Amino acid sequence: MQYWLFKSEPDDYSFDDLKNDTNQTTLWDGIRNYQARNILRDQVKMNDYVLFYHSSCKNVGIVGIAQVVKTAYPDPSQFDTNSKYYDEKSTTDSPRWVSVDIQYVKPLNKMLTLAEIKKLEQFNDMVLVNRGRLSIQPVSESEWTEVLKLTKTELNT
DNA sequence: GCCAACGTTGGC
DNA sequence: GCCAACGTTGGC
Repeated sequence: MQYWLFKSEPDDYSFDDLKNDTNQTTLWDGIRNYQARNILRDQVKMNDYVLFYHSSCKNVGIVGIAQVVKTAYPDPSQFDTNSKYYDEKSTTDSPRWVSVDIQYVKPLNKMLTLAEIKKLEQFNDMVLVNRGRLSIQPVSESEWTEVLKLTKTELNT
């Protein structure tokens, strides 16, 4: 099993928006960073778990869990001239950007804020702490387990 | 709104 | 291929 952290600005698309979306599922579009794109395209697999992170807001941190329900396919917004993610250099023959689909699983029993994560030693190696700006990032198994433990969240698998 | 840390662009 | 200039992310 693999684990990821996806960032979203809640004003734009929040974890609650995912909960209320059709089939509690959304396509994750608008990724326009090559490193994040490569992770989405090459590494993110079916049924991988995703920590849903709220960025650029009053309360930044991890709020919930989602799961990958469709692996990488061309991000439709790159061909949409009305989208802010439109990319004129991308073609249908060789699309530059990809999306995946994720589905709502459940919220954490309590939010785990970035401030708390930074304080805890077990997250010292987390990409979120060391690297910061990367909207799709890997989460290790031990980090994943710690997040669930600290927030008293259980997954009935 | 500030600004640090990146990432991207484009001239040479 | 280097690197300066510029743009973006994202915490605070």
